[in-house]
Amino acid sequence: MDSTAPPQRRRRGRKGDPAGRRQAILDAALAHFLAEGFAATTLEGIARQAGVAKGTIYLYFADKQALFRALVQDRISPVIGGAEALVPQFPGPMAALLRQLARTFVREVLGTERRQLLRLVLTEAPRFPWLAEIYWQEVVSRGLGLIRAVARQGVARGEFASSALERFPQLLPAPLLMAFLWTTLFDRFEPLDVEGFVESYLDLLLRDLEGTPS
Amino acid sequence: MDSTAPPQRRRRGRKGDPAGRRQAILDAALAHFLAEGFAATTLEGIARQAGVAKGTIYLYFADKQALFRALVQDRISPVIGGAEALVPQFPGPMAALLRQLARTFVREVLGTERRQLLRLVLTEAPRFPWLAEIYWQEVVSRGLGLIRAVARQGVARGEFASSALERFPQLLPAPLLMAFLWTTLFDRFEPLDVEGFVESYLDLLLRDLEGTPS
DNA sequence: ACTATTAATGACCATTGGGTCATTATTAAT
DNA sequence: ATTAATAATGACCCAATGGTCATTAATAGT
Repeated sequence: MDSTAPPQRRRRGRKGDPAGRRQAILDAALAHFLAEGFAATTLEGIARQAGVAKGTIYLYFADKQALFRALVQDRISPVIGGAEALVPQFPGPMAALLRQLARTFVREVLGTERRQLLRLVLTEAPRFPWLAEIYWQEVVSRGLGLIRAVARQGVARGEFASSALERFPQLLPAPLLMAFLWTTLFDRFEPLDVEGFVESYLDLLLRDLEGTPS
Repeated sequence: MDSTAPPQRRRRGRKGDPAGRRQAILDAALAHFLAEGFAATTLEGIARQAGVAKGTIYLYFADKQALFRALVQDRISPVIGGAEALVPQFPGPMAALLRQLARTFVREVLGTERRQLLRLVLTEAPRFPWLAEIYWQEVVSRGLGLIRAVARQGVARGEFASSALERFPQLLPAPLLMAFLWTTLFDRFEPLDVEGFVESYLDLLLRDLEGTPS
C-alpha cells in the first residue's frame, strides 16, 4: 500500500524497472484518489508519494484522466473472476450458492481495501460516464449474469418456486449495497452488524424463493 | 430550478430583496454542485448564474464550504416531515403503511430532482464528515426510527410474526437504495423497472414478516 | 439637498495545479 | 572511449480560482 521509494534516490536517465515505476505511480495515485477524490488530487502529490518527478508521470500516462482510467481498469477486473469460476461447477443447492456468493462479497470486498475502490467508483461514476461504463462491463453485467444463471438453474431444478430473482437479479446485491453504504457513512452513529444483516436478508429472500406459500 | 436573474440588471448599493438574493445564490449553487461536485464547482460560475458578482456571495456566506452547508441544510430537512406526520395516525395495517412509505420515497425522491440532491449527499459525504452527520441527524436516524416504530407496532398488533425489521430497519430502504443507484448509473445499459422491482421486494418482505412459515 | 449608511461590485491578489520541454544522467552499441 | 538513444527531471508556463477590499451606487434620515 505505501509505495514511497525506499530511500530517497535521485536518479536520472534510463532506469532499471519501468514496470515497477508504473506500479509505484498507480499505487500512489490510488491512495490519493481514495483520500481526496479525482478533482482534489494533485499530480504533484502523487509524484511525491511515488518517489518520482511530476514530469515522469507523463511518460507513463497521457494525462490525469488517463491515469485514473488505467488505475480503475487495472484493479477492477480481477474481482469477478473467482465468482465466475465457482458458479458453473458448484455441487450443492442453488440457495447455498447464493449464500456463498453474498458472503464472499462481504468478506472479499467489504472486508478489504477493495471496499475503498468500490467507493471511489461509486462516488466518481456520476461525473465520469466512461467509469460507469467500464464498471458495467467488467463487473455489474457479469455479476448480474451470474445471478440470473443461478436463479434460472434453481427454477429448472425445482429448488426455487419463484422466478423473482431471475426477473430482478438486483434483489441479491441490494442488501450488500446497503451494508456498504452504511458502514461507509453511518457506522459511527449506529454500527451495523453486517453479517447478521446479510444473513437475515438471505433467510428472507431464500425462504421466499424456495417455497412461495401463498 | 433555473434562477438566472430575469433581465440582466446592473444595480449597486442597497437592494430590495436580500432573501431573494440568498435564494438565487442557493439555487445556482445547487445546480453547479449537482453538475460538477464540490471541488470542481467555481464561485464565479455560481455568481454568474445567480446574476450576482462573486463578491456578493461573500456577503451571504462565509466561504465555499459554508455555502454548501447552508444549501444542504436548507433543502434536506423538509423531506422526512411528511412521513413523520403520516405514521402515528395511519389507519390501516402496518404492512400497508410500509408499502406506502416505500412508494412515497419512489415517487417523491427518485421521481423528482430531489434524487439529485440525494446523489450529491451520497457522493460528497465520504469527503465531508459533517455532511454525513447532518444527513444522519436530519434524515437517516429519523427514517430509521419511523421504520422501527412501524415494525414494533406491527408485532404488537400481531400483524407481524417476525421482528426482523425491528432489528434491521435497513431491510426496508435496501432495495430503494439499489433502485436509486441503478437508475443513476446503469439504467442506460439495462433499464430497471423500478416500480416492479420495489413491489416485488415488498411482496417478498411483507410475506415473510407476516407469516414466517418455518 | 445633503449626508450617513450600507449593499454590491469586480479588479486584483496570491496560490495552485495541470501540463511542457530543454536539460541532464544513464545505459547500450560500436 | 565515443556516440546514440532514451529515461527522468523539475523549473517554468499559464490558466483558473478562492478570497479580499477600495470604490461606487442606491437608499434612508433629516
